Amino acid sequence: MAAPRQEHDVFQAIADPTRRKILRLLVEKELPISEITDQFPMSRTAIAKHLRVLSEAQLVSGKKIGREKHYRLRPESLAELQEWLSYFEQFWNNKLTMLKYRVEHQEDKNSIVVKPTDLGKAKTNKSREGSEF
Amino acid sequence: MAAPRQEHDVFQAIADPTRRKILRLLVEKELPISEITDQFPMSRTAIAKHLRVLSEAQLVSGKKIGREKHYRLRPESLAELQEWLSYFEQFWNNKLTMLKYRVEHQEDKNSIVVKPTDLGKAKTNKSREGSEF
DNA sequence: ATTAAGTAAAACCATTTGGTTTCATTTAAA
DNA sequence: TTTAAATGAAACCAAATGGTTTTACTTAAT
Repeated sequence: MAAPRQEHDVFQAIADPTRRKILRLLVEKELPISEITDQFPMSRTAIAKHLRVLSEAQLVSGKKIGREKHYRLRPESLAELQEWLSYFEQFWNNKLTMLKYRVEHQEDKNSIVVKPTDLGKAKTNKSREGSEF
Repeated sequence: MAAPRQEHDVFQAIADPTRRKILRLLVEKELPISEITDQFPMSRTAIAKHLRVLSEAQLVSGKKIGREKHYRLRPESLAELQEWLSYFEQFWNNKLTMLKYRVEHQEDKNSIVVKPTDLGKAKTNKSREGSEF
């Protein structure tokens, strides 16, 4: 890994399977490095470096809590990926197909039921509230 | 680059900016290696290797036409990426926010206007026609 | 006040990656 | 039928990547 001297982008950051798994772990809750390390067959130092790459890509952020450093998921940066992908969807499936996919997969707890009225509202609401999209 | 002996996944394939640009080029139309190379400041051989990586990730396919080899975009493999991303969206923006984003960005020629009726239909239609999602 | 836990940082290493140059092969064109 | 265009493939190279071990620094706990 060494010192990632140049700025890491999101694409680079998610290219590594270990880092993707780390992101998955952090979805659940904040975790200190040691606990993250427990989930992998490599050294704590290696994980720390992966966390650094993720951090530089703004996919996670860490704060010190006592003598531990807790890392937290920062999924907002995935917007870049989403945006990149959406470009290809234009020429691939049409948006409606994507919408269908989304809606069909809304069986999880955090999902929101999308009603026609909501969509209509969204369609005219140009302001994207919240950070960056 | 060397010989990519182990199977390349999509995440790896799109990690490189040159490869992402190649994909963008191929959105427009099929292109022979030489024409692709014209768009970059590197050798034809380098581009050929990038195409090999993309090919192994099933993001492009090539067919010989005369003495040229034409490459074509295979966006279906991006589904894997989309699926991975959608997992995080559950905990990030809710689906509605994503829908809003989509709909707000439908000012291109190929887009489909999503009407509330369409969404309603999609929501109950479980069959995902066409290749793979 | 010591000791142990948790991390940070540096030095090191093998493999992969992204590029090059060179040479061979296939196919279109003069 | 030569010749030139387009590609394929191999050998090579520097830098990046993913890992390790070692040493040092903070902070909690005894």
